[in-house]
Amino acid sequence: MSKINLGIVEDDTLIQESLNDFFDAQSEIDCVQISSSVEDFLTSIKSLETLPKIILLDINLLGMSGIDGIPLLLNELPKVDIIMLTTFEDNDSIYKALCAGACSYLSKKTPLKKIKEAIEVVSKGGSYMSPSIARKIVNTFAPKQHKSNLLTPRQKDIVAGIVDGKSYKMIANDLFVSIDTVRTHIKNIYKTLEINSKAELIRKSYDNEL
Amino acid sequence: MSKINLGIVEDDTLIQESLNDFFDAQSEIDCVQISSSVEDFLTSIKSLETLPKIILLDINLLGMSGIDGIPLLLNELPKVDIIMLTTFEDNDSIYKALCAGACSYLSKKTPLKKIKEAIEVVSKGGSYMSPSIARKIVNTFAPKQHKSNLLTPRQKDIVAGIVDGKSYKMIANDLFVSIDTVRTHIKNIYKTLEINSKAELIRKSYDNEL
DNA sequence: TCTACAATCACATTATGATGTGATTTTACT
DNA sequence: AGTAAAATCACATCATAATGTGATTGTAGA
Repeated sequence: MSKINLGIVEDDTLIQESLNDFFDAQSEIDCVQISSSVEDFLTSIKSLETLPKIILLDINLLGMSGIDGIPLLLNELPKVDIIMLTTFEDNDSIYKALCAGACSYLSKKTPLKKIKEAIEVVSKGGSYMSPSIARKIVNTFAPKQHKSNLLTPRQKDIVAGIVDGKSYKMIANDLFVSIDTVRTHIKNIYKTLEINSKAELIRKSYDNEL
Repeated sequence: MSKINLGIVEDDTLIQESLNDFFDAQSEIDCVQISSSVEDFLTSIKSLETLPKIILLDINLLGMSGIDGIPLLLNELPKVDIIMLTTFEDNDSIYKALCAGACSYLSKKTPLKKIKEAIEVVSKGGSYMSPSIARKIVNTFAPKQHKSNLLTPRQKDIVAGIVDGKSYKMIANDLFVSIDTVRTHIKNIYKTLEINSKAELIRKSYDNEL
């Protein structure tokens, strides 16, 4: 089994050394590049023979933030997997990092052994999250049980048609009612939702706000 | 430290027994109810003294599916944490389960020891995902960098305005061009995307289809 | 240089959407 | 029986959107 080539972007030299010393002692992992900033890292990898397969990335760095650096790193190394290793555990940082393309997110409190485990999991195509972070991620899926009693069943039919891109006429046809009925329903929907355009309705629908 | 009260909903009796035997041998976990269906489980817990704090839930059950059962379980036991334990690893099942309110998702291939670990993690307010499942979840955040060369930069500006719910007039004002220019852009956009209404445009935009 | 294309604007017509007022019917609850 | 809410339809009006035809300018590439 070949070694896992690892890159580290971390501006705290103490943590740099701690990680480096630890991975040096691991036969499975080879740390090919350590930098203090994304800018520096991107420059350095141009002269490397073996490119990193996985990057441990901090957020709070000297130059650009780790989150802003993700697209740049992925651009240079399209196949790299990025593991965030950071003290920031706020929902916003987690969300932004994942949206930018990070595949795992670890708290800096994570023991070295678990970090190694995460690297191995990721190198096998999986993903590892710190438990507290995983919980925050799943909460983004199911926070709003909006349950919407706002709209009546018929109104929901109408909304479905609109979100589908149908015109009032088409909706009227599909539901076997007159176009004036459709209009009335839409008037009532707009009133209930306090909006006044299809665009807002579609947005609300996609944002699960009904 | 008090025991963790566990419920299990699983229709395969072999797995039922295997889980039960295993947890019986664990001092930290107390299995208070095992049922083969959500319906049965909901009935049974009414006569229990100690209610489960965590439920291991299968998807493929005799009556209603585990996913459909999640809201009912949460309704009866609002503070319960639900861990999916299932063979289904398709994105859709995972997504639906999390949206319905499950807090963890384990493959049935997960070793008993890891299942126990997951239960403990969840009981401490965290969440544990099988690595392959965690990867699928993070992929839902940063899916396709569609990069769409379909639309020109200016056309994208126009689309942004439309998706924002602005009228042509407002867009024209914002971009310092005439409303006729906006109209022309939109005509071209519709032609390129082979659509013919704002609604469809907004839908495509929200679905990342441009 | 010729060409393609993005971006700009104009004019014109028809279609669709937004909003108001008012009315009838059915169902469900008090 | 009375009331409320949901669903249905009509008529009217103004605003906005969709679509066609035609034209100019600037820029990037064959």
